[in-house]
Amino acid sequence: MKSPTLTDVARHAGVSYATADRVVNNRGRVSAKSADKVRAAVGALRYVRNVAAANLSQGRRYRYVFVLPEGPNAFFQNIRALLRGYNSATQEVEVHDVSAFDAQSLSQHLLGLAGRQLDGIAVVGLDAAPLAEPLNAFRDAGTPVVALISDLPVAQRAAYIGIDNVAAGRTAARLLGQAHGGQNGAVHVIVGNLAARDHHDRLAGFHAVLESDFPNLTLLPVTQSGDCGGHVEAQVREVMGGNTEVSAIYNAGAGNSGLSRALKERAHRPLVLAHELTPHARTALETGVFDYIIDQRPDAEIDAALTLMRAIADGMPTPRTPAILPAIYVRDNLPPDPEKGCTLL
Amino acid sequence: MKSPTLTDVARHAGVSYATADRVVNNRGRVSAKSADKVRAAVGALRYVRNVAAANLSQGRRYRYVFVLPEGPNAFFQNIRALLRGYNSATQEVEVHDVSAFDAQSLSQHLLGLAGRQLDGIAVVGLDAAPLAEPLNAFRDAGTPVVALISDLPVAQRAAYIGIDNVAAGRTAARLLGQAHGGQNGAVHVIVGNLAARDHHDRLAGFHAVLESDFPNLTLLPVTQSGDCGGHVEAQVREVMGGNTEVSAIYNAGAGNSGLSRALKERAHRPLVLAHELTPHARTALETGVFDYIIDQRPDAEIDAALTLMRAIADGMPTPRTPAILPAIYVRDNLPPDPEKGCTLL
DNA sequence: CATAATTTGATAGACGTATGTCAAAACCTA
DNA sequence: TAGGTTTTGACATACGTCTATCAAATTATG
Repeated sequence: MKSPTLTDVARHAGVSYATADRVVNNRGRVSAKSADKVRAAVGALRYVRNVAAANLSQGRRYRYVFVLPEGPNAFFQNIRALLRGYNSATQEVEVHDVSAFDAQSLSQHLLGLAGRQLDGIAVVGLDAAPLAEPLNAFRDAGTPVVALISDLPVAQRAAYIGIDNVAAGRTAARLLGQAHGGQNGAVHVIVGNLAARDHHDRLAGFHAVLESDFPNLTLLPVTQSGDCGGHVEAQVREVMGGNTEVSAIYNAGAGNSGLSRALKERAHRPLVLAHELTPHARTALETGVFDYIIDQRPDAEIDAALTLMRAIADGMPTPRTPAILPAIYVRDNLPPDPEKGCTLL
Repeated sequence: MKSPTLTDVARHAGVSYATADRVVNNRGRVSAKSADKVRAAVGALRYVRNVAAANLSQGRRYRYVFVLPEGPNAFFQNIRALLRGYNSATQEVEVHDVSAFDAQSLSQHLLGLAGRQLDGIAVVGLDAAPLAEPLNAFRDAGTPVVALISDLPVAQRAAYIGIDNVAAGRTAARLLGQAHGGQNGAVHVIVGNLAARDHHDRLAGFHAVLESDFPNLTLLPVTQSGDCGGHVEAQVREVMGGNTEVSAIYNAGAGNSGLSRALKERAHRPLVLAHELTPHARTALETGVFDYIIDQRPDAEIDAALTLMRAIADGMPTPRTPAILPAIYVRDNLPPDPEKGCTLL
């Protein structure tokens, strides 16, 4: 009925509370024989320590750091805003900025964190050599590092919290492909930076499905926008001004404001699928400029990251993280805009 | 820095701990003047009681009851399985069965729960008169009742945890409509029971979008399957045997196994959209028999329901529940099947 | 003013864990 | 077996809350 306490374990093992405590909190100075007895009792009684009581006795406060790329990017600004809401009496979430796509700068920053007593670090991953040193140091020190949104080399992180970008790209192709209803078409794909793993994966998935299941569609030359709205706008205008009629656009990166600007005044619009439910993208979907949005639900990602780091900090078995599934929005299933306040009252 | 304790509050109010305790746990026997001083101090120091410490001192165990429709329905079987995982040392989740769509039986059962000391009840809603009495009794007794998956009258429940079914129906129409690529077509819609609020809402949303945005599509007469696979199969076979060519099928209810049987051997298949990622539906999507699935993510719903009931039981401000968003699956973004075990190791 | 009723304060024990101290016991080694 | 070392047990304190008890102080009543 009631869950066993460490006192129960000690009694069952035939040792004192102090000894049982020395074993479970492995502070040494215990004979192998006693240690075995205690461990056996832990197993027999299925003892799990009461984390709440432990934290109470220690006045513990969890400390997490999120390292995010700086800049005006609406997606990350949103994440910053969400993270502010996670500070409480028992938990502190710091947000640090580093320059985007800059492994040197990220590595530097992580090294600066080395001395701090942290319960977890969330990092937007980069696949680059200079990160190995600080990440391995954290691993050895027992500080969990989770890769957020974009992955890190598997050996250097505790987990990846983010969507499957190949699947996202495949889904994008499926949706746009289906929407052609078997008719011919030509698709313009825009990525931010082909060196970024997530963009690269999306393109790969998109391409694979187009090739295998939609022979009626042509892939126009892929353009790189650097995630900048201005570049997106220029590229879209140029491609659409060309000879081939563009039947669909897939923006696998950021810069949706530019995409929206380039299309707004056109009478006959191509099908458009973009990523992330930023304010611009929402408006575009509502007004029919965009047709689909794939959103990676940063709220769910933050939740998952904190839950995971907390579990590791508590020494609990890491919970089965349900896969982070991106939401697919059309104009009909947009959630109420939190910016506009609650419309129900 | 450190969060204030009730002792701090008492000191700040110039009363003893005992008096402060009498106020915050309102057990009476306190003069109005003292009560005011304490409440002022609570506000000034922004005191929030330490729930973990309180529960520790009381050896508290949370008790929740989920009342679900009985029967072989794969969707609810899945929910049952998920709920089993939520029992722990500090929390007990009971699952009770009542006969489906039967307000009498549900009402009876709820009355039987009246005496129990519960921290929350989750009920799959029904819109019927006999529920008013037990639900109002729970409300008055302070036991939160949340409507799960299908809503209850607003005044009788603490919250609704489930998807927006009108939006789901609209989304279904948008996806199927887009996939016609402007060509003409005829859509067969199947519901389980038009008296069920969720099915009714889905149909309404579907119909609205078809009418306003897809004049090229005809809505064939809607059939009611009673959520039974056999009926679904028969109805689909009959409609497809008729004169008009069916270009798309929307199954707004259960019984996907029948739908899949009816279509499996056909060479030229219509577009198909169904609800809920059950094993049958998953297989159908993987093999190309279905094209889209809208899934209401029972895992997320259970999480939200428990989190909410817990917050109410703790007397905390009810957290901003992020809207429960259904997932849209195509064959490319199916999450790994948990039945098949982890394929990564 | 005396008596009764109400309100207040002081205090103690409990929940399960972490941490520390100190003496007693058990174990070595020479 | 004496001396030293390691291991063990017993106990205390702290965390913040709840609950309970009892005496003291305040207020109300006749």
